[in-house]
Amino acid sequence: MATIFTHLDDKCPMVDFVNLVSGKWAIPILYRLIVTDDVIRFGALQRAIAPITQKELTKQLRAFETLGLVDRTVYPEMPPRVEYQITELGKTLKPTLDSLADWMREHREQLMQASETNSINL
Amino acid sequence: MATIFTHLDDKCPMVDFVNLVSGKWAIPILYRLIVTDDVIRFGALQRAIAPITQKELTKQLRAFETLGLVDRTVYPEMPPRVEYQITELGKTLKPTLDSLADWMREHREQLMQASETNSINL
DNA sequence: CCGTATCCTAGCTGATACTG
DNA sequence: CAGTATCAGCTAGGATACGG
Repeated sequence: MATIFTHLDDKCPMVDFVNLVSGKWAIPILYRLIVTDDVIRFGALQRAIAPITQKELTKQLRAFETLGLVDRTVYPEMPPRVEYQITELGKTLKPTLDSLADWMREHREQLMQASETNSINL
Repeated sequence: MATIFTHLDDKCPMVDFVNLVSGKWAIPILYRLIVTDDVIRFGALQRAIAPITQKELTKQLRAFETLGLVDRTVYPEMPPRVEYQITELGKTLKPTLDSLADWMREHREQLMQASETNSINL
């Protein structure tokens, strides 16, 4: 999960961000939990953020729980049920992530065309 | 640089985002170029986003150039000079990244305390 | 100064099996 | 169902050295 604290004392908030909220799937997971704005079960979350692996989703959710961004509730039933929910702290990211989602929706086509015509790797 | 197009046809804009704008240093680099709002040389950029490696910065800048987010100008001098600048398209990310930077500045202490008391890996 | 090449480590994925 | 565990393989990232 990285969360490396070396160089966390620098002046760039974005460097702090990528050190604390690290991982390829971090932003999609937080965004999905924020949009849901309610409890959501592990399986439903994984399907919503496909194609994330079970292992990776578990790891990220544990990290967010540690950071106080996500609540985790285990129901000792059979079969087990585990529900996740964004915390109040996590919800403070909503305007930012909404903005990012809007940007992506607006520029998705242009960006994809650019990367295809300039032929990046596939 | 990843830029994987598999599953780019799903409904989550954030999954699109992490597939197009991928890499640990992507956001810090774009933010720095946006804040600078002027040409900036490779070396100055690297120092501003420390501790990014030269290799990683080069790779990311090439990807952003391909996406049309960054302009690159080479001056065939000796020693060489290469200047980078955010494009108009790239500048459309400014409100979003400003918001993210503000969020990080506001919650940095709380997040770092949480990760220390709950003792994550180092 | 800027970029590339090399080698190495860390992170992510896929598949599968197994538990409470 | 929601994990944990394993093994394998791939990709991303870091450290270092070197060349134009």
